[in-house]
Order: sequence, then structure tokens, then C-alpha cells
Amino acid sequence: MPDEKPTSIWMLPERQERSGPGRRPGYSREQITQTAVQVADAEGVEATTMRRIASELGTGAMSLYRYVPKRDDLLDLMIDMVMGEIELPDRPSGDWRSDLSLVAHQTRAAGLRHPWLITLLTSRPTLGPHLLRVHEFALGALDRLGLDIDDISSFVGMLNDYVYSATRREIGWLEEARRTGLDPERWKRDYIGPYVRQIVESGAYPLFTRSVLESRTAHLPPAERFQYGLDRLLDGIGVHITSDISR
Amino acid sequence: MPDEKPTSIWMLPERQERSGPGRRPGYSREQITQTAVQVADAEGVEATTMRRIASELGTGAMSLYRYVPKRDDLLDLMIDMVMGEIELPDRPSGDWRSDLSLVAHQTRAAGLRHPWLITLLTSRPTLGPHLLRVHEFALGALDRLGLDIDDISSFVGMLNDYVYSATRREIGWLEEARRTGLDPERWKRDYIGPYVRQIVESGAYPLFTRSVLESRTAHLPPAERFQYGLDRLLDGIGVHITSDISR
DNA sequence: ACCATTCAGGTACGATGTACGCAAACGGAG
DNA sequence: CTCCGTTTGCGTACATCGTACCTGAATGGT
Repeated sequence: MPDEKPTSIWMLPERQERSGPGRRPGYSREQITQTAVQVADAEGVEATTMRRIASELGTGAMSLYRYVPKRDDLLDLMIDMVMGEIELPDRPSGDWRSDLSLVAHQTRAAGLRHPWLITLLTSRPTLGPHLLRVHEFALGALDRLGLDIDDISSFVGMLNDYVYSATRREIGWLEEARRTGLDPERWKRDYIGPYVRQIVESGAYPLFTRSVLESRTAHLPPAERFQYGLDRLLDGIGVHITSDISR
Repeated sequence: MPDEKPTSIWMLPERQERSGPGRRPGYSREQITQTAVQVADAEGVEATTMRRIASELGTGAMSLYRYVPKRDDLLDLMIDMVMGEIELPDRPSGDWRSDLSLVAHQTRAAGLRHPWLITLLTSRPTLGPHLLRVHEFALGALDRLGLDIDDISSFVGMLNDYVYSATRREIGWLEEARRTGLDPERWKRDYIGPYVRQIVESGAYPLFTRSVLESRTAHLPPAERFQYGLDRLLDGIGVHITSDISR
């Protein structure tokens, strides 16, 4: 009777250092993951093919399968390695607003360093140890404030949703700007590809048009724009925290 | 000097009915898109290959390229066709809360009918006419309430983020339940695959554990659970609407 | 009746993930 | 040292994908 196959990579730890016979492994999961991250940073996640990563390590594609069951698992490992870059105190400080801000900004920073992160993170449900650590910290920031666990969970979910989508939007601009060659600042002022221009000129979507043309925050530095939306969100959460004096 | 190539499928309308010489087209963009949607509904988006769709129509793969430039464009067309199922009044009613609720529930319903929709929608930036229509309606719901356009845009963004991620979570349960063969209700009570169980038993993530084990809303019918989070979000938006009397 | 034009779709190419199998490296037992 | 079971390295091979190219059939205007 065979073992039931592990449901995720996190239940299949790398083979440990042993002292039996047999050839020694020449690579490691971490090394392979790191290489994959570098390739993805430089050329996008679609360049992280098994052959490409292997050749980066000077070996053959099939060698990687001694360390990683499938390519999808490698994507999970990449996500978690990068989540490991997020630095947080051991415990929340007690100031929920600055704790959540910290998580938000750190996550955004990681997302900008690795433009593939957010797409991967939101397209596959994964729960690696580092992601869990960050999540636990965020939940902890709202603990002991009179909220029940469903509200805490719900608010942290909203925070994550905001951070992911705001960061994704930001990355979208950067990539669009790089593709068209313009520098981001000038590009955002003159703005918008031909398609959005067509939408605007059609006159059929007046509010969408205003959100494109009359936006104040669109001209802010990205970090301030991020902060602006974040503050709105935290204000919304704050309403439910009775012990909060600021509002 | 060639035309600059269109930036999106929406700038490349289907060839119109003409009256010149040449063979008549045997298919149409809409017909192909509809077939793709059916295949995706039945077997997932990864089954919507060009060959599969073509053979469903009784033709060869390459014929599709007379109607759609690339497979990615077909994905955009699928998204927008399904967004077209969302039924909304011509103009918002004036009750912002019920207007946004309507958008939220309609979008969730479309996402549940077509489990691939949310993944596609959040993994590729697309702005088809039907998506624009829905977005414009949502923006309109918050117009004339004393908010500036950045806040309106920001709140609608938060609403979308919530709807997408809540619906995605719900779909995840359904698929997990289908995969393991259990019916959704029982499965959600007994809950959780072996990996989450291991996390819980590790004791290292007490708040995550509580969010799994002590949740009240987890046992609610999905629609009520959705409503619960939605109400929290709308409460948060309501704070910023001064003319709102309910809070 | 002819022809320029348009569509249908077969063939073919490069790329991908990965199953399979064999040879090379290794440590322990004799 | 010699042999042997075990483990790793990786070449070969295959199914499947998007899609470039090309030939032949259909069509309506002249």
C-alpha cells in the first residue's frame, strides 16, 4: 500500500543529509529555487522553464526532478523564498495601524523587487511557512482589540487584497512604461495607450474618464499613492475598533 | 508605412459583412468565443486550446486565426462575454449601498457560473466593453455623494478586490470538495486537507488556527458569508460618506 | 468566363513539462 | 581492495501546445 501522495510541496521535505551509500546530491532545493528567482527577476516568470534553470546551473533539465516533484511546486517554493525577505518583528507592537502599515509596505516592496510575485501569489493558493508567518503577524496586529476572529480574518483579507491589487497596478505601469520606452513619470502624465484614449474620447464612460483624467493621486509618487489608498482602508477598519481613540 | 499594431483585441474589430468578392466566413468571433466559454465551463480554462475549440466547431485549429489574432485575445473575449451576463439597471438607483451590493452579487454569481473567470480577470489586465459598463455603474453608485474621483475609484477598487478574492476562495472550496469527492457542507465542517491540519497541529500559528477552527462564518451558507464580509467593507466605505445617515 | 480576393485547414516547427532508463558516483561489508 | 546496493546525473523521447506558412477551394464583380 503506497503512501497517499502529499497534497503540497510543504509536506514533502527535501531529502535529508544521510550517511548511507549512494551518490551525494550536487544541488539543493534552495539553490534551484534561488536560481529560478533570479531568472524570473531578470526575464519574467515565463522564462523560468526547467531547461533554462537547469542550464543556468550547468546541468540537464531532468536533474531538477531529483529535488522538485513538478514545476508548479517550484513556483510555490519561489513564492515562499521571496516572502522570506519580508522582515517583521517577532510580535506586533500593539499599535495595530502601524503594524498593518508595516506589513503592507513590506509586501509591496517585495512585490516590486520581484514583479512576478503578486501574479503568482494571487493565481495559486499556496501557504508556505513564510507566507504563514506574515499572515500570522497581520492577524496578531488586530488581536486583543475586541474583534472576533472572523472580523480579524476578514480585515486582514481586505488588507491583502488591497496590497496585491495596488502593487499589481503599479507594476503594470512600470512594465507598460518600459515597453513603450518612456520614463514612468512623463508617461503617466501624457498617459495611456491608444485604447484607453479611445475609451475616453468615446464619451460613453464619463466617470471612468474622470478617474483617468481628473485624478489627483495619479500624479503623486507611487509610494504616496499607495499610502493614500492604504489610509482609506485602515480608516474603514478603524471604525470597527471601539477602543481606538483616533476616530 | 504599416499601421501600428493594435494594442488590444478591442481595437481590432471583427471584419464586417462586406459585399466584395471572396469566400464568405463560416464562423464568427462570437461563435468561437462562446464555444471556448463552454469548453472552459466544462473542463477548465486549460482545456481551451486552439485545437480543442476548433474540433468542437468541426474545423481545424488554424481556421480560428482568421477571427482571433492570438489565443490570449480569445481569453479577453471570453472574459467580456461572461461579463455581459451581468445585468444592471441603466443608471444607479441613488442608494449607493444597494447599488454596490448588486454589482457585488452579480459579479460573484458570474464567477461561480464560470469558475475560470476570476482567475483570468485578475491575471490579465483587460478592459472590454462589458467590464467597462459594470465598472462605470459601480463608480456611478458613489457619484454625487461628496467624494472626489480618487476616493470613488479607490473604493470601487476595494469592492472589486473583495469580490474577486472572496469568490475565488469560494470556488477553491468547491473544487477541493469535488476533488476529494465529499460534499461541500460536510467537507467544510470536518474541513481541511492534511496540510492545513499539520499547520494547525504544529501550534506555531495560533491565530491562523483560530481563524480555521473557531470561525462562525465558516459554517454559514456561502452567500451569507459573502454578505458578511461585504457588509464590513461597505461599512468601511460608509464612514467617508458624510451625507450617509445610517452611521 | 475569368480573376482578384478571401477563407479553410493541413503540414510543420520550436518549445514545453516530464516519464523512462542507463551509467556514474558513493559508502559499507567482506 | 573488491564488490554491491543505493542514489544521483542527465540524455533520449514523447505528447501537447501556439502559431507561421502555404495550397486549394469558394465567391462575386467585371
